[in-house]
Amino acid sequence: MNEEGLISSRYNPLDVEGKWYDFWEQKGFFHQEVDPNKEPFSIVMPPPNVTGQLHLGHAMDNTLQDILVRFKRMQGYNTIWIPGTDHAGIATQARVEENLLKEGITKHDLGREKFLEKVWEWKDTYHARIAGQLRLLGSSCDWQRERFTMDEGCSLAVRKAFVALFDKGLIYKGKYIVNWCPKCQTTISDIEVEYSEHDSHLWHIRYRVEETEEFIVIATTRPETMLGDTAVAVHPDDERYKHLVGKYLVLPIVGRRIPVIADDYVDPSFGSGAVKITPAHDPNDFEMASRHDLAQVVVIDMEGNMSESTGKYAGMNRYECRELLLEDLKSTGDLVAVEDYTHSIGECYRCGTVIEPLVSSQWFVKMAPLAKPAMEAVQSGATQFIPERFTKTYLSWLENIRDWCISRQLWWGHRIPVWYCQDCQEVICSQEDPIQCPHCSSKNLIQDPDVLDTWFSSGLWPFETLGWPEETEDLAHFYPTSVLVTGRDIIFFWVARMIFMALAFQEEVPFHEVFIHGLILDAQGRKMSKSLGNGIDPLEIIEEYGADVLRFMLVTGNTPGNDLKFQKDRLEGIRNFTNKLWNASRFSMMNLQDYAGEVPEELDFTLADRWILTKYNQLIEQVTHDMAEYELGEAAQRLYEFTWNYLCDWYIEMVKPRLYGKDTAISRHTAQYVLSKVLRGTMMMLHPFMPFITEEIWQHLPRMDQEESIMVGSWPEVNQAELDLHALGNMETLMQAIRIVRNIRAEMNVDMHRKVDVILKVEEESMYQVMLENRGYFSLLAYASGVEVFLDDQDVPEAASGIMTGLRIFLPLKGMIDFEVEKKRLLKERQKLDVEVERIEKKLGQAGFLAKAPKDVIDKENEKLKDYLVKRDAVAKSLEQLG
RNA sequence: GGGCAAUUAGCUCAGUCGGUUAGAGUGCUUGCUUGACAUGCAAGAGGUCACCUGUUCGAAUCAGGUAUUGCCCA
Repeated sequence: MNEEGLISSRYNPLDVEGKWYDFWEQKGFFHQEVDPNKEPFSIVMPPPNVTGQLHLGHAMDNTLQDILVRFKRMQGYNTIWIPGTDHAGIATQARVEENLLKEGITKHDLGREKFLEKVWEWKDTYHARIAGQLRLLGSSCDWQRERFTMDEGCSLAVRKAFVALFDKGLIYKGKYIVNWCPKCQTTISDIEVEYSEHDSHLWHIRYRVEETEEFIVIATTRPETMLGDTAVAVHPDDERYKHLVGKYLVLPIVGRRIPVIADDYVDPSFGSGAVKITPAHDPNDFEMASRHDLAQVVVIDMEGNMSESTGKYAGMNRYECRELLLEDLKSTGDLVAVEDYTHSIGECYRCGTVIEPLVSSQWFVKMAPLAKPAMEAVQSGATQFIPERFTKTYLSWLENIRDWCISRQLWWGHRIPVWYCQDCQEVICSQEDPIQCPHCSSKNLIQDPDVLDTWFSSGLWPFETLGWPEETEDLAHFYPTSVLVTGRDIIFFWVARMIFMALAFQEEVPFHEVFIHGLILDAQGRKMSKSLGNGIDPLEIIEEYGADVLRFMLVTGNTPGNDLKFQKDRLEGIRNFTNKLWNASRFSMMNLQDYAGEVPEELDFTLADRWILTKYNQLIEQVTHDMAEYELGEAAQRLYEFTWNYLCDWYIEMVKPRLYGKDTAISRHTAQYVLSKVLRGTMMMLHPFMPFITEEIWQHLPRMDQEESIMVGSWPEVNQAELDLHALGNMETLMQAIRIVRNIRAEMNVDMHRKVDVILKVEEESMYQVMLENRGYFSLLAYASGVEVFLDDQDVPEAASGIMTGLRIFLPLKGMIDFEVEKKRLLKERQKLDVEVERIEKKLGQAGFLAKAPKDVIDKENEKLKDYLVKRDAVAKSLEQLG
């Protein structure tokens, strides 16, 4: 106790957390070089977006990773955890644009180059903030290996990957219908479109059959697109329309002739059974049009406004046009019905704007050849999902995957490495910037203005961070990475893409395991989001409770793959736990001042010593097992229980007289040895969960090794010699006996100031010895004045009594309690035993049970029955005594 | 429409191989300033494991179905 830190009876995390992080970082404990003699353990951090700061979801993701990394590092693995950030093209650009707009500046005012400078500034600011947050959280990542998805190495990797896929014919440019966000002014991929239900209408519009007075009625949710209709389709077997297939219709308002076509795709039961076909503005219609060789008529432009070709509607936005057009159709009598209708509408995941499907020339990755090996890798178990059920999510997505649109009309991102020769129209895809056209030698080359989907570079993350495309030592040693830890919402966006990208460029999968966790929900179970304003800043929590508490909260009550509700009151409980740890250590320090951590020459283990050592070794085994199984919440729970309910509530209490010198010197030394050993080992196991407080405590405990820090110490291992199941059983009996005394006192309202005698009546010699040797604990822990132990079953008159297997406990309380109350208490006890006896007798009376249940189960039931019967008799006897 | 999950104490959640007296935290009740800790100690109350039907000697646990809620995909 030579440091002021342990004086306060309240633990203050803010006093210690920053200090230890700096210490670890300065000592270089986060960094490891390749060590060929050690088994590698590597994790790449899912790079947070430099869009903004970290939220609780990041805190959870990184806490789980840090727990695994600290655990493996202590187990002696060659451990690296590579941190990094993601440039997050569309999101970051949007934020910077928003920000500039506050000053009335658009990106076009600045121009591409100047605008990008602004984005880099933004990136620097937020990167610093994120890195700071990760440090506050305690993340033991290797900052020397930190990467950014747009740094030099990653840019090289992206070019290499793009060119390689291009050369293999897996990247192509084509004019297809894509998802266009009129607000973000870029394409987005299929998975970036979010669908949600909206109340709208189904408008029924009639199209006249050419040169007749017959009409076909079509139903649509998007009447404005009729301006771009180039056909109406019906099902080939639909009797209502068979005679019209091949005939022409006249498009109302527009007057254009369009054919009636037959296609299996049409659902005859929907609406009227006839659908309008707008190839330029609907993905399904686009497909159908290509089957039927229909023209595409573009009527909506990239701003979401009606295009020039739409006459009086030109320049209106989509919705204004809809209103006016419906008015017009009403006046011509062509709008024949309006029906309420709920349908799902695709919106931009970024800004929520309704996506406009439109035809555009874009770059695509051909998915089928890439998806196949990616599926096989998971089917064969080369990469495993934890929990396993996410395998299905992953596979079904890849099974139905369409080609991936990777070009984005943004400025912030990896520029597509393709140049167009302005003289001969040659397309040049090259890793190096070309100087002249390889075809015509022209120097008049223009690079494609677009950038790549952010996920294209993120897909390379597990190997580009290890040095690819260079053949580095890191790559050879640490790849494939051990495990990827990420949220379930990102399996498609990222996990799947990393797997197929890896298989395209490496011999092996990017990671052996994918540990999927859920999302953090607010107290009402809603997703945390900016729009709801229900997000919680992890920094606020850290300031109030400390990072250890936040981390522990995020991992307890958390089972793999399941969402976690954020309940603030749970933080209090965990804060109390850290305080408990703190005070247990404080107590220990006060009594270990003359102990330096050595193994005493002479040891004299008590029952309590043997018991806690057994419990401790069992804990090592269980926690180590849980960690390997990714049952981190379970591991944390066990550590909590052990520390509080066994170490503090029982062992420390029992060991006090010995530490206070009320026993022999050897006994005292033994107690010091056991206490410091167990406490130190428990801190080590808690360290991955609560790195700061465990380091603080560990640094104060007697030294048992030469390590400078708990984080580079060795994970405890089971010592078989310390396992004593006999002591375990005896101690449990003793504890139970003490509980019974406490219980009787409490129920009888005998408070601690009124000392009472305890008389133990024991059945067997061995138990007699145990109770005799440990009777002092009844005084210490149950306020007994005198304790007597007898090897007989004689009743003690005028006493309250308790019963357990092989032992009856009497408290002579004459004059102190009302025996009618005691009678009631015993009657209740007997009733309970009656129920148990009946239950087991019924079970044992069933022929089938005796015939088919395993012997040990039957034996167990018989044991129980015997035990209950003995107890019941004893209670009856006590009742008899009381009259 | 298809898929996945959840449903266990007032609340938040564990329960991994079918045999537990079904657990924890928190809240609640009662009593305690005990030479580490009132952010504490001790004791207690609190459950038809959503529902139905099976399988089984035995089901919170396995199978089928229903209901409710949430998520994902189309």
